[in-house]
Amino acid sequence: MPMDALDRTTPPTLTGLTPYLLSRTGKAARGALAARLAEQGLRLWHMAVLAALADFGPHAQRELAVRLSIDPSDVVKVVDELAGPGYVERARDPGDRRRVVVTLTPAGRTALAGLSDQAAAVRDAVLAPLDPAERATLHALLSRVFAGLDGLSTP
Amino acid sequence: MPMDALDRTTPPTLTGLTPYLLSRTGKAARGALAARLAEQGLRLWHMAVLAALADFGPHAQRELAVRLSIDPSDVVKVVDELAGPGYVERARDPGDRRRVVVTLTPAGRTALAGLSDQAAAVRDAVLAPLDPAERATLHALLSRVFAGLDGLSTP
DNA sequence: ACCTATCATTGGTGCTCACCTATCATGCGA
DNA sequence: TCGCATGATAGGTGAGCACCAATGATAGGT
Repeated sequence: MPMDALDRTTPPTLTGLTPYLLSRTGKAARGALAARLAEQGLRLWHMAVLAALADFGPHAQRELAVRLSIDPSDVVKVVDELAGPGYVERARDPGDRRRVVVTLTPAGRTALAGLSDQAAAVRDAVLAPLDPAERATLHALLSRVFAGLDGLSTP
Repeated sequence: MPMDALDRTTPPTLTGLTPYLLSRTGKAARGALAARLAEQGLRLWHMAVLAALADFGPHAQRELAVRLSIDPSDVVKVVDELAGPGYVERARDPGDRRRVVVTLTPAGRTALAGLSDQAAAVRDAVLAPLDPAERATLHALLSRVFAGLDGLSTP
């Protein structure tokens, strides 16, 4: 019975590259979070829409599309799925009847709180090797990197 | 002519979550790197295989599969595409003729160096907001997070 | 010598994403 | 009032990815 102890070490040439580490840790974080949301029948975009509504109030669907950099036709589908469980409500804008204004319901707000808890749990799992101060440092650095992402190919 | 100045601010509820930042920055880094590699007809797995061969010497294809956590059948395809331009060579293992040993060629080593340069350029672009000391800190923190990723769902 | 496990290989499948087009209703300026 | 732009919606497409099944060759134990 050969113990099959093959070397699983990741090549240092890769781990020495910050983009590689970002990619891998990002993928792990995304996957873990998506798995949790999937348990409640939701995906990442659903959480993003709920968060946008919670933070900035009601949006026309086009506004959601712009804010989240998502295709307008995909906003329709996401809002459809959020309206199903009653997390959001659609209403025609009386001032411009082409627009559909999406509003967060109390149930939606509760759901978002639950999702945030899930995200916190994922954070604790992924950042387990770091102490609180280090986690704060990492978050601050990532925030600045994230803020600079806009002007990557479009300066 | 309406200036169409819609709010593009990302919801703070999201940016306050480290997993979200990790996911976004990771995706950006991955995308930028993939775009560069694509210019040379390669994808991320090609670079990973070249790096594994450079760091640990010749591998049987099964060893590559285990090390990189990739399906054996996908290793075949990646090695096919690397053998095309002559970046790697295949040879039957004389000691076990089922095995195919993959070896890095000088051309492959040169190619890997070029890819590493591309990765460095991506790093500089993505981490532009950070000074050298901060980049080092980020890299060190990510390294530790990455090292802890194995035991996420399998403790 | 036989039976089973391992390895490489081929070919295919399902999923998720991001994106694109066409259609219809509405608003607004010429 | 006509013509064009905008918003929402329905539906489709293609790339990338991870994964799976079947096949043929070879090893190795009993």
